[in-house]
Amino acid sequence: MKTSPRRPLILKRRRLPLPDQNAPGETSEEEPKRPPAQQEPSQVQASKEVAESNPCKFPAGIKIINHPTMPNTQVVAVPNNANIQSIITALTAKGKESGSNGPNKFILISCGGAPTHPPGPQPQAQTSHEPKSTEVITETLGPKSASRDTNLPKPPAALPGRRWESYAGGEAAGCPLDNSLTNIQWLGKMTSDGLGSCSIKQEVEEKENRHLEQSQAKDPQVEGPPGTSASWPHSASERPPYSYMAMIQFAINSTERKRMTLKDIYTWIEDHFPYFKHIAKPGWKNSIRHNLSLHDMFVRETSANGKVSFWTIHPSANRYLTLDQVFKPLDPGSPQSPKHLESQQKRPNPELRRNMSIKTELPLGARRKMKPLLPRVSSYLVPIQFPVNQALVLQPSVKVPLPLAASLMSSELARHSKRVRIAPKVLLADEGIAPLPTAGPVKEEKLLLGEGLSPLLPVQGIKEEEILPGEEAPHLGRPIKVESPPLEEWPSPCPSVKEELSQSWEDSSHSPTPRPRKAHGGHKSPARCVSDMLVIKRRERREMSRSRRKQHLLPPCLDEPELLFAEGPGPSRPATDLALPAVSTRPASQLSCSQEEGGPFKTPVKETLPISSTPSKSVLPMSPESWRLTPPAKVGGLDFSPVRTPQGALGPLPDALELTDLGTTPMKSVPLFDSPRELLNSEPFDLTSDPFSSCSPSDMEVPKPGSPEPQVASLSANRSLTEGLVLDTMNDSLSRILLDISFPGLEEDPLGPDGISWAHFIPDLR
DNA sequence: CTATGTAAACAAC
DNA sequence: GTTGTTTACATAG
Repeated sequence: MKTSPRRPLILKRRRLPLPDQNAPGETSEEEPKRPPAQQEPSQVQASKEVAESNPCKFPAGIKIINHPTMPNTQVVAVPNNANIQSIITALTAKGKESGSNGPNKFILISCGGAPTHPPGPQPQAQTSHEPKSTEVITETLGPKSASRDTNLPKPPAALPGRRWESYAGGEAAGCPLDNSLTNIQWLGKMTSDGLGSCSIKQEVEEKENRHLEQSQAKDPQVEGPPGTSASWPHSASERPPYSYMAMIQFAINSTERKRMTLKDIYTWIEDHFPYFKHIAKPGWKNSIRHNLSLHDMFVRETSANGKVSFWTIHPSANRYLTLDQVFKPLDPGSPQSPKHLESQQKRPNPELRRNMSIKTELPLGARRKMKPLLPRVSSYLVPIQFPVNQALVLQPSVKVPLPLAASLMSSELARHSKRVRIAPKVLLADEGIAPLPTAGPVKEEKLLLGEGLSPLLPVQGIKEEEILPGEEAPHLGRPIKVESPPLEEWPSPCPSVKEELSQSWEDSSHSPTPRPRKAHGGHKSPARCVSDMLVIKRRERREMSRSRRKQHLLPPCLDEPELLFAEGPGPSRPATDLALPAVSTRPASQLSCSQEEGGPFKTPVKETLPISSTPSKSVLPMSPESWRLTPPAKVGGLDFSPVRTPQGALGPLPDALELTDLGTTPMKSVPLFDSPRELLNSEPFDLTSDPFSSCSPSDMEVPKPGSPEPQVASLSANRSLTEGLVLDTMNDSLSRILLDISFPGLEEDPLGPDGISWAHFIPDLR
């Protein structure tokens, strides 16, 4: 290391003076309103006619509507309590009859079957799954609310979204849910992550959680002081079971503004984990710095005067974890607890482990457990827009739909089936835009100071909108380094996306793609950049795979762009294209940003995801694990797997973007099952089961029992993501998909998206 | 191979 | 000296 001959020269780094960054903030503000406008009247062509074609065959309550843009495709609204199997059978028959000319693809969406629905709110909730669900609920609600300090995402805005929360908490209580698809229930049993808000980069989260989980396992007993962050109670001699990355997050999130100077981070850690203060070698600080620089989720902001640097967590990646949130009281009943306990901590000394295990014995009350991770969404996204006014017209969201999603199924399923899954890659639409959705009133100092973007804003915005779909894949280049990067970089055409692509292209062979570094790049002169790049590239070729270097791609867009695209406009391109345009057109309102960089902001983002069979081979941002997290949908009960609704700005969709052309026929790209029957059989068919009742058993594997379920946060203003099924009678395949449903113009609805019921749009359904 | 941790070389302040 | 960035290497899984 040190003197290794191989070591390349370190490029000079220079901090650019911040241009005034106003832009970001501005963009965010603008966007909010756009949604409504998007829709075009023209699309409003109602296509109900078709729908009615054979009502008789189908169970009562089913409505079929032609998909506005997808040929031969119809949207089938199925009551929750309907027998999906029979419906599928009927649809299949119908499709076959129609042949290629007629409707042969059906998008099944669940609409609450209010009428038919059994009286109790969620009667079935109590099924066998109960324990599980209960647990989830507990987790969700519990610690979090209490502990959360300033972190709370935004309450007000969240309200709508919060519904689910309450729901989660008391599903039994039976919230008055309406059965609308937008209703949380329908979405699935999503639970909020502890934070209720945040969730975002699932990858990151997952990683973290896993990590934490492990940690926790080791130290179940860790007690957090009530309220805010807990200090590491155990002997100072014991190293906390948290990774540096986690500790940094705890530290940063412990502040109101969610930002902290390096020194404060050190201090916080020392205060909460005496080990570092007394025992750890001084090198731990180096490690902290290393982590800050290494992980994209950590964003450095510089004060206007440039004298002070604050470290923040990229909003889309921030789960607002705080030390106390990490653990929750163990659930005695939960099966998993034992496992957790067993799990080992990564590095602790063996001795420590022993201690830990011993400690495990502590009274249950004292034990704490990690919060479950949010499940990932595994489906691909199909944009559908419902015009507010009328009848239901399904229309793909034209403008820039969320990035799309890719699909996928739970990893297990995937395993069984050999099919290739599309990796969920998210493009974020606009990463360029900073996530800052509406920052609303900006009161941050920074603004005052004149820094345009404050990362903070984004954060807040996120809080409000926070909900990302299950997984976001932050791939895009990192957007925000507030600090120096000239604005140009982001918004500029092809920001991070390019980078990624480029990486993927270039590095395709390398599994671990080094991700573009934080964007600092502005400072280098072009020439220099180029040369640097060259150097880098060479190195990369050789070693890139290992390198954790963030830096490379930064070079001003100039260079990169061409390279990137040059290589291959082909298949992968599409995704990009889609995304980009969107970005450019729409500032951020919706997709936010986020995703900046890749992945989850962790350096490690790996782009080696499963390759999709789809044409686009873009790299998948998500890690395999993430896939696993996604709970499988329950087909039978129409309980499609829960999908998180993206929240407005943040909403980078989780998975992917791979399907760029959803508009046409996305479904094919990701058939999950060879036959509908297969799908149906794959999971327990429990018609009655309550959607919320938690994940289908089959899921279990992935997420641990306690695994989190996705939650729907509040929907973005007028759009929601939900999951549905696509029945393609041509291939006889049935796949889960993510539906991107937009309701243009709904804003006015007091209820807000969440409150909106499908019935609102589709009276018939009722 | 990945994720982490650790150490260190450098650069910019 | 501090803060940041990036390499290199070690290790556990």
